[in-house]
Parts: sequence; structure tokens; C-alpha cells
Amino acid sequence: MSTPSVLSDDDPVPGTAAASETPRRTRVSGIDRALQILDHLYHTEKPWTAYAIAKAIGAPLSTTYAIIDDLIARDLLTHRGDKEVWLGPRLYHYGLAYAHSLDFLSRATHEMHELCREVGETVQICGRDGDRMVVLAMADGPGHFRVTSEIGTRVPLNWTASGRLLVGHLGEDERLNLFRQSAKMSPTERAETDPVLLAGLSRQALKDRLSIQISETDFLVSCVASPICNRLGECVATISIVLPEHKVVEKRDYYGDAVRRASEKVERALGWRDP
Amino acid sequence: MSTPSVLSDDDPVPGTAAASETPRRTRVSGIDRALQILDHLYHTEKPWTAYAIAKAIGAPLSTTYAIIDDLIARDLLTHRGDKEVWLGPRLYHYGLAYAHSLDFLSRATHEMHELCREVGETVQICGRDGDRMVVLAMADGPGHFRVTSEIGTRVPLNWTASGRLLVGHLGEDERLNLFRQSAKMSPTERAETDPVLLAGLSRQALKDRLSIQISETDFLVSCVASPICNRLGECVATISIVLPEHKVVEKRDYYGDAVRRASEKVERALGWRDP
DNA sequence: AGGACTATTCCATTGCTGTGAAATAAACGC
DNA sequence: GCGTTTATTTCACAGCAATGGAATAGTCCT
Repeated sequence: MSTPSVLSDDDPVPGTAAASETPRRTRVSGIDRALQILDHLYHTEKPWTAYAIAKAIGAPLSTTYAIIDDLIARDLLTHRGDKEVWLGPRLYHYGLAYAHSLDFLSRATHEMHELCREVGETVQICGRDGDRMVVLAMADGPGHFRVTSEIGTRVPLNWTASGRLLVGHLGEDERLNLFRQSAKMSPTERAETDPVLLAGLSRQALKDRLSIQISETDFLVSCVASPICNRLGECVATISIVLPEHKVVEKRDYYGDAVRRASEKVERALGWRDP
Repeated sequence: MSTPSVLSDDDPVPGTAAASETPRRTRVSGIDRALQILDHLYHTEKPWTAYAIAKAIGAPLSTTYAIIDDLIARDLLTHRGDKEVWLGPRLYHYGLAYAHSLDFLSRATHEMHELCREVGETVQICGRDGDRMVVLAMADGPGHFRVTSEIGTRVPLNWTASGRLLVGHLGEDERLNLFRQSAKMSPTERAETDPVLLAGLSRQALKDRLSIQISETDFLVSCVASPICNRLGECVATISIVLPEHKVVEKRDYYGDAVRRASEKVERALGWRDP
């Protein structure tokens, strides 16, 4: 709600539990409808046709077509392929302007590059959007066979070390709920999906300021993460090293210390940590 | 318009030349008003109070307050300070989703990191938003005294080497217009501001696939840029090395060649260049 | 203290806007 | 060929959203 965290939406998890509330008002304002459309595209992560969007969000065809035309004219949406539409460039501009104003992110990004250089591996800054973890920034490690992903990538919270940290500060109930509703099996089928176990790991990881995940999302790919917490102890983001499985096994402490030092530096630079 | 470029808005430059058109319709739709608000914040690059926004965009107070409340409730806006509002986190999410879908940007980002490692200096990817240059991505160089800026930074087109490249493909008239309306004196008072000269430099720089700027924006800071052009020859973005003045003077060709190689690699990877 | 803004809220009015339904094709599936 | 689904446009209508105006404090000058 009023949490000044970077990403937490705290929607009641837009899952299957569609609220059958709001009985009055068959009609929704333009802004509302527009946001429904943007959200639909955002959550499904792929282009849709106007027709399909109308069906999916349960809006009248005429309204949907009109608003989509409007949004396209304003560059909030763009055409992809023949009939499909997708989020537009203007949203990116707005987003950059927002990110630009976050001294938090620029600070963290700086430390991310330093850490990347220090350990010679890919480093990421991740945040949370509701029940997903989002890659906010990334520094590619050197070498031709580095492990990498992309800015904007969104994965379930239970797939990554960062995902667990990001909910560690939430209340027991909320944490359990998030995992219950969003925990998914990963491609490797090695991700933990038990909500109770996850909730426990999550809390403990935040306390340790360290979370390690091995090959839960992709084979041979691991992740060593440390939380960036504000003064209230809320995990606003994480900084993590992404690297091949065998390296973590061999030099677990080396990476763990490095990433913890980096996250502390960010917190200190922001005045979120006293020393 | 239908240009698939990443950033070009091609608005008629929202400058002082306020179009006294659209006489009918004292009333503007909700989406319209909402976007006016977002745009106002975006273009002024700072938080405003609801009252001030209403005055600035010429909207009724009641409407403005209502819509701003609405947008805040939806995380499209956030509170900054006591009364002021600013762009919200949700816009960043949408923006990331858009960026994530751009294979262009991820491709360019990869090359950006490579180049950063090769030359050991800060490297940026820049695009254009109307009459401004925008920093889309950045890789910090090593060292404690590196030159750096921030993602999302927006500066007039005439201040940077990249800015000139980004309009090099436009028609003579359009280019002249853009420079005429947006060319501003830089802090160092060394930026070129003559539209005709700028337009010429711009075209030539794009032809050379190289643009060099020395201390025009900041003292001792220079920039070596090369364009990333799509198959139509439109400069969609630039990749540039940011570094201290003296280094450019000493090793101009070294940096020029490196940055040109990088931009060509991006174009080739995207199939925008034949070999 | 008084004037001039800033900041916010309330309300009656009205005309724009979202709706629903229907018309029209094109694209499938078979 | 013929139903079914997708895709798009058109239109009259009613309701609510945006509006203008005013009321109410708070704040900043001087």
C-alpha cells in the first residue's frame, strides 16, 4: 500500500480468485478499461488481438476497439504483427523517467557493476511485482559462455534465491498466501513448491542476508543473492550473482561474502543502514 | 508515425508553439487528461502538486484532483514529499515489459557490455524521444573516477554526439525544425546551437557512422558515438563511449573504430545489415 | 491583519462516452 | 459448400464522468 518499496504491488494476487465483488456499475471508466488492457498484456506477456483482449477482460467490443485505437494513437500500445497489439514505447519512457528518479536504483546499479567486475560473473538487481520476481537491471559477466537473462524477465517467486528474499519481510500469512497462489514448478522440476517450506526458507534467508539456489530454474545455473532492505527492514530489491552450478559448490563462501558486502554497501550509501 | 523505431515520437515538438486549434470540445476524455498529467510530469522531469498540474495543463481543478487520486490508487503515480506527485512504479513495470520484448535492445545491450569491457570506459545506448536524447542503457566503466550518467537521462539533441546521429536520417526540413526548436546552450556554453550547422553535422555524422563531441555538455567529458540503423537506414539508437576529453584527443581512432565495430555487430545480429 | 495565492473538497449540471446489439466479412474447420 | 469463430465497424441511447463554480482553509507575503 503505502510501502515505498520499489515494486511491491500488493494486489490481492491477480490469480484465478476473481473477486465477484463490485456488483453495481456494469460500466467502467475509460482509464479503468485502458488499464485493464495494459494489465492484461503485461500479465500475459505476449501480444493479443483487440478482439481477444475484449473477450479476455470481458469488455464490450466497441469500447475495446475504440480504446485500443486511442492508446495506439498515443503510443501506449503498438502493433505487433498484423492484428496484434503490444505495450508501446511511451510506457518505456515513462518507466525510465520513474527509474531515473529512484536514487535507489542508480545506487544499486553502480554496486552491481562493481560486483560484476569483482567476481567476473553476471550480476542482477531484482525486485518484486506482486507474485513475480522481476529483473530490474543486469551486468553481463565476461566470457563467451556466461549465464545471462534479460531485463524485465519475470519469474515465479519460488524459482529463485532472490524471489525468496523479496518476501522475507512480509507477515507470515501474506508470505504463505503469495507462495500458495503463485508457486509453480520450474522447467527443471527442482524448484521447491511447498508454501510452508518456502515461507520458512524465505524468512531465514532474509535473516541470513543470503539466499542460494542451485539449478532450480535452469540446469547448471545457480544464483547467490543478498537483500537490499530499507530502514523498515523491508526487502526492496536484491542483488545477486548468476553463475554455473559448479562454481557455487566450490566457492560458496567467496560469492556469498562478495554479494553480502555489495548489498550492505548499497544500504549504507542510501542511509538505510547506520554505520 | 508508423516508423518501427524504438523511440521516435515525432510529435510536432511540444514547444511554445501551442496549437490554438481544436476549438470544439471544452471537455477532454479521462484518458486524455490522464496522459496530459503523465506527460506533464515526464516532460518537466520533477514532481508537482495536483494544484500546480491543473494550472499547468489548463484542466479543471476538480477533474485533476479526481484523476490524480485515481492514478495514485493505481500506482501510475506516487506521492513524493507531502503534496507532490510523481510518476509511479507501475509505469516502470509496463516499460520493462516493453523493453523486454525488444530484441533490439537486448542485442544492443549485450554489445554494450562487450564494448565496455574492451575499451574499459563507460558505454551507453541512447535513443530519441521527440526533441530529446534519452539514455536507454548503460555499462559503467571501471575505476573510481569514471565518467557516468544515469539511465533515463534526457538532454537536448544538440548537446551530444548521439543526439546528432539520432536525427541524421530525417528529412532536411524535419531535422532543421527539431534543432531550431530544441537546440539549447549547454552548461559549458560550448555546444553548437546553430540549426543549419547542426543539421549538416548530423547528416554527415550519420554518413560517417561516427560522431564525436568534446566537452560540449560537461567540462572534460567527451563522447564517441556510432549509429544503430534499421534496414531503412533510420537511426534507431546509438552506442557511445563516454570518456575524459584527453583520451579522445590521444586515441581518437582507437575509440572510433571500436564503437563503429560494435554498432555494426548489433545491426548484423538483427539482420539489419547484409554481410 | 489583510490580500493574494495555494490547496482541497463539494455539488448540480450536461453532454460526451461506454454500452449493447446488430450488421458484415474474412478466416477456419470439415 | 456451410456452420462457427474471429475480426471490425456502425449506431442510438442512457448514465456517469468531467466540468465550472463556489466554499473553505492554509500559507506566504508585507
